[in-house]
Amino acid sequence: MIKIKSRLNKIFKKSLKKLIENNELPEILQEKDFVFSSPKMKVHGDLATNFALASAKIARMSPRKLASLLVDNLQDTEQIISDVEIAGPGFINVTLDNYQFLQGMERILLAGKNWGKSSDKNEKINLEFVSANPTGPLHVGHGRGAAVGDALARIMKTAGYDVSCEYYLNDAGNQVDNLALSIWFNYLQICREQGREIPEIEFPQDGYHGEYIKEMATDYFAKKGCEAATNEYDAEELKKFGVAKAVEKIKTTLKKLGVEFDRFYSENELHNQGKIETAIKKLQAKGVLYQQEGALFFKSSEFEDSKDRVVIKSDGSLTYFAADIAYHADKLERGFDKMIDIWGADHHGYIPRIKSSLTAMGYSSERFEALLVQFVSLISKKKKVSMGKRSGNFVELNQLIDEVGADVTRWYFIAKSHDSALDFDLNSALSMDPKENSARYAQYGHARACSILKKVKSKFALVPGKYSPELARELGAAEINLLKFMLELPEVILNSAQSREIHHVAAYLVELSRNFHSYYTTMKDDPILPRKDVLTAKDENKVKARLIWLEAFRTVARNALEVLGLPAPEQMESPKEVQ
RNA sequence: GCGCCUGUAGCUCAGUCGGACAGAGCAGUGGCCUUCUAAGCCAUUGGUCGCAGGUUCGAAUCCUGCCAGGCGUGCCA
Repeated sequence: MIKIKSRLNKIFKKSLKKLIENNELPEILQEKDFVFSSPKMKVHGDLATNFALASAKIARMSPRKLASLLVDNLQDTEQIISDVEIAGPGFINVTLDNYQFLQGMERILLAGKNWGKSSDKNEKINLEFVSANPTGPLHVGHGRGAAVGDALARIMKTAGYDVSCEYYLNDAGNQVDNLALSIWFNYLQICREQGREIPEIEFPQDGYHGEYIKEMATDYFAKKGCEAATNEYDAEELKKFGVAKAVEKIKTTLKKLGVEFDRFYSENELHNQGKIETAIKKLQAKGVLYQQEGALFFKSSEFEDSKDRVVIKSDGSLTYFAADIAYHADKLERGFDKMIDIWGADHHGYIPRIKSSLTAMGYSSERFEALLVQFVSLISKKKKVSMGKRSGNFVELNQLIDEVGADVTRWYFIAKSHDSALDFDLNSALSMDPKENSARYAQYGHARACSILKKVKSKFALVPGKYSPELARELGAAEINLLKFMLELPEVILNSAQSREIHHVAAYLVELSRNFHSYYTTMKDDPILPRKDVLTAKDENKVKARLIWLEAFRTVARNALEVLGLPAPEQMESPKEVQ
C-alpha cells in the first residue's frame, strides 16, 4: 500500500504541475504532497486524499472546484486507478484497479516470512527494559515492561531499525546490601535451627521478607553448611551470591515469557571501569557541578529539570543517578544513535534529569527517549488483587505465567496502550473462549486457515501452487477485500514502530482475524473447498486460487503474531478436551 | 502547589497526520450447525467522546481554563 500511495501521489502531482504551468493554480502548491489514507467506509473507495480541502485556501477556490480540476487533469498512464470520485466537501476518493491488489498478493507470497518488513532505517537503537533490581523475583508490573519492550524490539526490527535489547542490572548500591543482609539473617536462623549456638542479630532495616529470601538462605546453607555462620559476615560474597540467584530467577521467568536480552549491563562494571568518575569529571569540566552541604550537586535545573540533583552524597558515596548519568552516556559512546528506556510510570520524574545530564555533557537530549508503562492491577472476580512489594506477598510474574500461560500473559500486556493503566482480568485470561480471551481469538484465524490447507491435502491431493494472474482472476470480491487489509501489515508495523505504540499491531491482528472469520462463515454457501471428493476442471482453478489466497492470509496472520512474539498455532486446543 | 498519565456505550478498551454517519469485545435481545474447528458468524439495543470556552471549511483528536482518578515530587534504588 505504501508503494501504491506514492504512485498515486506522483500521478496527482503531475496533474498539479500541469495546472500550475497553465497558471490555473498558484505555484506554492507545488510543494505539497498528496496524502492518501484508507477511508472507513467502502463506498469512499480504496484510498482518499483531503488535498483539496487542505489546499483550498491557498488555491483561493472552493475545495470541490480544486478537486475537480485535479481530477480532470489526471493521466493514469500505469492504469492503476479504476475510478475517481469527488465526494462530500471535497475529498478525492480513488478506487484502485483490482489488479493492484492481486499483484500485492504475489508480493506477500514471495516475501513469505519477510512480509511486513520495511526498508533499512540505518539507525542503531539501544532498547532498555525491565531492569528490575536483582533483589527478588519479577512481579506483574515488570512483566508488562518485559512484554512491551520485547514486542517493541521485534516491531522496530521488522520496521528496519537495528535494535539491541539491554537489561541494566543494578548490582551495586544499598538494595544489594540489604539483600545480602537479609539472606545472612535467614541463613543464621537456619543454622540455629540446626542446633548451632549463634547470637541473634537484628533484621536489617530495609530488609527483604519474601519467601524467596528464605529459599536463597537455604541454598546458601546447602552450599556452605554452618561453617560460614561462625565466620564474620562476608558482605561481598553474599552480595554476589544473592544477585546471582536473583538474576538466575529473573532470567528463567523472562525466558518463560519468551523475552531475551542481547546484554545484561552491570552497574558494578560502570564503577569498576571508572566510567562514573569519568562522567563526573566531564560534568565538572563543563562547570555544571557545585558543592553544597558536603554533597556534590549537578545543576540540572539549568537545563530541563525542576531542581538540582545530588551526584555524590555528603558521605562520599555515589548516588544511583551518578551511575545512570554514566550509563546513558556510555550507551551513546558505544555507538547507538538513540536509546529508548522503558520505565514504570512512577519513574517519570526521572526523565528531565537524565536529559539534563546528556545536554550538559554535550549530547543531544533527543537521543534519549523514555517510554512510560502504566501500572498493572490484577482483577479477579471484578475485585482488585492487592499488591505490596516489601511485605513479600506481591503477585509474582512467574505465578501469573503459570496460571494463565505465557502467550495469554504476553497478549494482555501488549494489546492495550502502554500509557493507560491496565486492569488484567484473570477470569477472562483464564477463559478458553476466544470471545472472552482475545489472545485466542487472534490465533484462531491463523489456525483455521491452516486447518483448511491441511484438509485439502488429504482430500484432493492438491498442491496450492504458485501465484499466477490467471488463477488470481478466479478470486471474488470477498477475497480481494480481505487482501486489501492484508496488504496493510507493513504500514501498521512501521507506524507502530515509529509511534512506539505496539498495541496497534495487536488491534490489527484482531481485526484481521475477525475479517477472516466473517469471510469463512459467509463462504458456507460457496465453500472454500468443494464438498465433493472429486474436482471438476472448472472447480480446480477456483480452489487453487483460494488456496493460494489462504496461503497469503496465513502468512500475514503468522507474521503479525510473530512480530508480537506470539506463536502462530496450526491448530487450537479443543476446550472440550481441556475440560 | 508543581510535573507526568488517564477520563469515549452498563463493563473492558480501539480510534493513525484534525476528516465523511464515533468503533470493537463482553453483557442484553433475535437468528445461523447433515458442511473445511459454532472455540465461529449475522442482525439488533445502547454514546451530551469528563465539563466550559477557543482555533478551523471540519475537533474525541489541537490550544486554554476547570473537574475527577492514578503516579511522582529523597543526599532511596
